[in-house]
Amino acid sequence: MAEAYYQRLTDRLRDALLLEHSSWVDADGKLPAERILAQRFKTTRVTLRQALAQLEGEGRIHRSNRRGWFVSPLRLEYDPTRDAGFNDYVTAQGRLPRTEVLSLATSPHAPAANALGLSVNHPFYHIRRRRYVDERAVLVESLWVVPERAPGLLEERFEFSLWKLLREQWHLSLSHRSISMVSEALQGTDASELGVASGTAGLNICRTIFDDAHLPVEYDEEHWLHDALSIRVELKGTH
Amino acid sequence: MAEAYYQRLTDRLRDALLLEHSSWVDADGKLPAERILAQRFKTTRVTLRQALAQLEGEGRIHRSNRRGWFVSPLRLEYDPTRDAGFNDYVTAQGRLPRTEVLSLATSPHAPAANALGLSVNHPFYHIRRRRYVDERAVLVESLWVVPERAPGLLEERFEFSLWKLLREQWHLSLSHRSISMVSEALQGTDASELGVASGTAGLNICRTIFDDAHLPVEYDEEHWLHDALSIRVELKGTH
DNA sequence: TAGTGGTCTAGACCACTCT
DNA sequence: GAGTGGTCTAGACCACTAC
Repeated sequence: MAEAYYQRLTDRLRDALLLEHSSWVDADGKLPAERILAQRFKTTRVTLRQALAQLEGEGRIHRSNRRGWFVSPLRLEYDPTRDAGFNDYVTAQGRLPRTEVLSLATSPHAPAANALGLSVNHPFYHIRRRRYVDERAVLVESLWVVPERAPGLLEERFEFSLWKLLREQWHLSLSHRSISMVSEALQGTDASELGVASGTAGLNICRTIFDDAHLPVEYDEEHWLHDALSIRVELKGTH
Repeated sequence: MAEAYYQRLTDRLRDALLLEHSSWVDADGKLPAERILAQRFKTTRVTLRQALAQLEGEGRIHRSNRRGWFVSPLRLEYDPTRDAGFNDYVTAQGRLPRTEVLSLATSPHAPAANALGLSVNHPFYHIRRRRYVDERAVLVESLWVVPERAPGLLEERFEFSLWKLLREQWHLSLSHRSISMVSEALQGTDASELGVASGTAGLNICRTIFDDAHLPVEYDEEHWLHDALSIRVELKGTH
C-alpha cells in the first residue's frame, strides 16, 4: 500500500492548518463543515473524519459538542509537582484562567478513602470544579479533603487555589505528595461537563497528599483534555 | 438520544473483558475477528470498530499490526524523575524487560542541539532503542549524547542503562533534568517500529540533562504506547 | 490460500446548535 | 427551520498475516 488516502488527506489538512490558518479556518478557528470538506477533497464524510480524528489525536484540532471542529490553541505548560495555583501559572503564560465551582458536598468516597488509608465510610469535603483557559473548558476536577484537617472548609470560596487556602488558613503543610498520570477516554459526567463527545482522549492526574506528620490531607482527580496541556517537570536534585 | 448503540456495545464488551477474559478471548488474549463480533452483536463492522476504538482509548485493548485486537496487560508504573534503569523497574514489577538497539550513529540533530544550547551543527552520539515488556514492544527512544562528555561511548553496549554507564564509566552527574510529557499520535518510523497503525495514541517523553557544572550531557525522546504506562511521581519536598 | 484488519463508498436518519 | 455533527447501514476491495 503506497499510502492510504486519509493519510494524505491528513497531511494536506495539517499543512493547511499550519499555513497561518489560511482560508480554511474562520476567525474563531472553526473549520468548514465536514460535508464541505469531504466535497472539496472528493471523498466521503467517513474518510474525511478519519483524517480529522488523526489530527485530533495529534492535538492540532478538537471538536466542541456538535458545534464543529476547531483549531486547538497552544498547550498549557503544567508542572503537577509544583503547588502554584492554576490562576497563577495560566496567567504567567499570558492566558486567561477561569474557575467554576460545580458542587460542594460532604460525603464518603471510596477511592479517596483508599488512597489516604481511611475507612471507606469516612466523610470528605468534596469540591468539584471546572477550569477554563481563554474560555475553553480544559479540565474538571474533584477534590476530597479530610474534614479533620480543615474544619469549616466548605464555608470558603473555591474560585482560587485550594492549596493556598489550606496552607494559609489552616496552616497545613502539603509535604508528601504522590502523583499519578494516565491517559484515559473521557466519559459520562466528565465528558459532558467538558462539552466533548464521550470517548474523547483525556489525561487523568491523581494526587494523594499527606502533611509532614504523615496525616492524610487531601485526594484529588483532574480530568484534562489531552491536547490542552504539556506536562513539564524540572529537577535539580543530585542523583 | 437515550444512548448510542456503540456506547452500549462498548459497555457490554468492557464487561465481558473484565469477566476474567471469559469466553470472548482466547489464551493469548486475542479477541474474536471483527466480522464475528459484528455478527454476534447484530451490527456492522463500522459500528463495532467504534466500540473497539473506545476501549482502545480506555487502554483496555490494543491492536497489533493486522493481527487483531488483544487485551492490554496492566500498565507499567514509571517514574521519569528517577534514574532507575528500565530493566530494573520492569523487573521490580514482576515483568520481563528486553531492549533492542536499533541504530548507533554520530550526527547532528537540531532539536537536541536546541534543547541543550549547542549549535545546530554540533554532532551527537545517537542511540536508538526499542524496549519490550513481556515481549510486547512498548516504546522506542532516541538518545543524543554530547560526545565531549563521554568520548568513545559508542564502543559500549546499550542493552542496559545508559545513565548507569554515564555515571559509572564517565563519572558524570546528571543533576539538572528537565522533563516534558505530551500526548501524541504515533506516526511514521515510531509507529512502524512499534508495530502499530499510524495514528495510534502515544505518549512522548523528552528529557534534557545537564551535569552539576551546567554542561550539556544528553537529550532524549521516548515514544510510548499510551496504554502501556502509568506515570507516577513521589515527592517528599517541603513546600 | 483463506481469513483478517485497513480502507473506502454512498447513502441514511436523528439530535442538537445556531440564527 | 436550516444546517451540523453523531450515528449507522450494507456493502466492497486490498494488503497483509497465519497456516
